[in-house]
Amino acid sequence: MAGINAPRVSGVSTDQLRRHNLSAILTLLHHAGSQPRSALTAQTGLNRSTVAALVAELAEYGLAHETDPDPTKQVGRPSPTVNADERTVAIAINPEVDAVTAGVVALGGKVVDRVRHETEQPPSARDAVAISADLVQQLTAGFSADTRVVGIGVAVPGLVRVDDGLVRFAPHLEWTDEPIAALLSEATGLEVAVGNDASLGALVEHIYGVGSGVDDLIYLNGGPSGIGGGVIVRGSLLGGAGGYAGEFGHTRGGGAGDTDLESLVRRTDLLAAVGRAAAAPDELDELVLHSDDAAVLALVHRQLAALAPALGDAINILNPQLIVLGGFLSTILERDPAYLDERVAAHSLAAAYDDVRIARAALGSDLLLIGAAELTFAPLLADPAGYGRARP
Amino acid sequence: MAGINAPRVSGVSTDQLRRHNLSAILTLLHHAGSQPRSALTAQTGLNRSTVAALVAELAEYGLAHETDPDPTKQVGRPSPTVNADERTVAIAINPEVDAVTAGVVALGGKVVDRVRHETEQPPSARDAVAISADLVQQLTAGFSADTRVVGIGVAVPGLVRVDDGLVRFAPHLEWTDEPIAALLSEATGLEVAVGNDASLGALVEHIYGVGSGVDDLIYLNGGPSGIGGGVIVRGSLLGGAGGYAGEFGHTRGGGAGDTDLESLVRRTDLLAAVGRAAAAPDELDELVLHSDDAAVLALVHRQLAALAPALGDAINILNPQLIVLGGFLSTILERDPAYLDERVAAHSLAAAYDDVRIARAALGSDLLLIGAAELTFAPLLADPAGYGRARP
DNA sequence: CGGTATAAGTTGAACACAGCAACATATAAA
DNA sequence: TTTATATGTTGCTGTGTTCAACTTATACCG
Repeated sequence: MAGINAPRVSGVSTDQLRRHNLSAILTLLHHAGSQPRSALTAQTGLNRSTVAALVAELAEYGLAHETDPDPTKQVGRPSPTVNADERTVAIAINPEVDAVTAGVVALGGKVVDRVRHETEQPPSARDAVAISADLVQQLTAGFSADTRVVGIGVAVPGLVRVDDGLVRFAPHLEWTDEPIAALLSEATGLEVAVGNDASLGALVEHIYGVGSGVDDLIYLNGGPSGIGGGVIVRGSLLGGAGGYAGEFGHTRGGGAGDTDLESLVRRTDLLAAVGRAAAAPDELDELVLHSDDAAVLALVHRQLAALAPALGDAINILNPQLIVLGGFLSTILERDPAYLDERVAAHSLAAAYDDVRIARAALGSDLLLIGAAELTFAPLLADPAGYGRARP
Repeated sequence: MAGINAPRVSGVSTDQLRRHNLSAILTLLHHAGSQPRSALTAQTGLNRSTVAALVAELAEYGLAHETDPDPTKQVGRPSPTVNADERTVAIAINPEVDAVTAGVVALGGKVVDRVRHETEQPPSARDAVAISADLVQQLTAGFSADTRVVGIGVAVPGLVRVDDGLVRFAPHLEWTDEPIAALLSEATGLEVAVGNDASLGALVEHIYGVGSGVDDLIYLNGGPSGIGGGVIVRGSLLGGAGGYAGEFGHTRGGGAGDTDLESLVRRTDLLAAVGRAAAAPDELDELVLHSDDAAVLALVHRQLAALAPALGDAINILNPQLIVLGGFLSTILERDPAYLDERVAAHSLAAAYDDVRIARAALGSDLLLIGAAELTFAPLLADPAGYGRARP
């Protein structure tokens, strides 16, 4: 029943049309990568001459540039390759319990630099802002004069009011109602956008990962501090009224009573089962996948059994095409995919279950930086001309 | 995080622009009703002259017409009232366990006629199609020559694959994989679109009911045959991969084990508590709301307690602005709203809970006919010129 | 090696649509 | 009756896309 809408009240005039088309092209370059101009023509359905003009305008704004055609074995005149201009960058920041990570992400989605500042204990909001401002200094110090910084994007493990970048509640950082966007913006003088880490993960898996081309998906990430999630609906991130949507970790898991999912399915339990106090994500993955210990497998099954009803409910409500599991959830999935499938099937309607595939997340450690950057690129992608004209 | 999108691949040219604006105006007329042309100008943000031209074009297609200005106490030249043309109609059909209802819904959303054909037992798909075709005959027989029938919309209590109008599973009608759209289209020669009844209810409550103006909401309806639901995201109906989204009745309720919501919260139990075998919706409402029986209140509380965790999970996942309860769910809500509120608060994250309001459904028996019609009007609203030029 | 087919770039004219400004008109208020 | 106000009406302007004709660069084939 897609496409049945409420009043789209807004009228559209010719300049918005141009804006839309510029946006379509730049978004294509940013998300689908460099490609021949003819490919842009094909994908947008626009006329050759129109696309040429649009690309020229983007080039004028310093957002795109053309390079020599890729050697191809095709007949016909070669089409120049169009690239997103990597001199336009976003700064991405990800505060976590044990460190603050920052990076530089170029238009096109490539992480070109990253720094990590480890902390003894979870940083307070004030500390995180100070550390971040410092990292931003470090990262921007080496920029050449023609680098354009669009802004700062922050991925926070907690509930974020997206409108104004207020962190409502981040349990593991012990933050409550911290106006991160305002503080960081004041400290750096840059535009700051803040989002939930798992929601941004969902977005990035949709754009660049296993969810590429899939318009309805659910993403669940299992991290050291719990389970977060995000939902992609009709190709864009589901925010909800305040931007808090996707909190699967706090829905009920498949245990007795009302216990929430993230207290039934925990990374620490998995670590304990393989006899470790701590481990890097890849390390844990390795340990669990190659363990012959029956106790480990039993735990994996208990965790999958707790996860399945939550996924079943989500499938019945959202009817997604794909469920992406990241972090240690990806590990337990990989350990016994059939088991999870079977359990999920038992907890969901056949028609909806038939549509869905459950897959491991494809992207690794750069995921959150790219996601945070995406937050900052969003307004640029929506209106390239506005940015182009503002800062020449 | 709304507005962060995947590639919008499509380019837009001037004719699509015209289409969009025609669509915006007609949708406004259909959903917000007759209004002065100046109001259309204000709402669309378009120029006076543009709106005049657009309305003239719609009038040419026989989709809108202008009437004398409403007497108003305002200074300035009065603006003519613009109306959706009621000679453009959709046929709406709703097969249920005990009857097949059909109606005529005019552009503008008014139900202008309805017929009900009662059945001894739940109609088979074949019977339902035959009955429907017959009702369509009856309804269209009296049409004047200038009435234009856009098509037939069917609201089915079951899982519907929206693309091709296949009913995957309708337990109470005992239908499995019935190609309703194809059958009915063949029998009547009209375009047929099929949707899930509760999803269409959600849509209609969003457009015309308590959800008017609210872009993120959840609708749950309690009927004799179970609990159905629908989700509105960013102002349009959430379909999901196959169009099955919104099956809240089959998520887990707040009981022991994995019992689903609709087997914990049942209309029959409520009927039994008030000592009745059957009752019309309004009658049951009356009986429950005015009962002093402690057993009735206790049952209402048990049902609300089972409903609350399901709503809490939905709130955490979807972060809606509004939850609309219809049917007997509306009754038990009304009996003790504070009780439900408190229970839901306990089962959802504070930040998300703060955004949400729980309300009774506003629309009555015409809801499903209007919803089914909406399904059929959708393509017309999306491209008025296409219809206008096709059938002059 | 030259000719042909093919696909895409380039250019200038045509076309469609929304905006704009000036003027006309219908109402309320003074 | 006059004035202020809001809106309709009309013809013109500007902008963006398309179209058609022409040009160019590549592969393929004899």
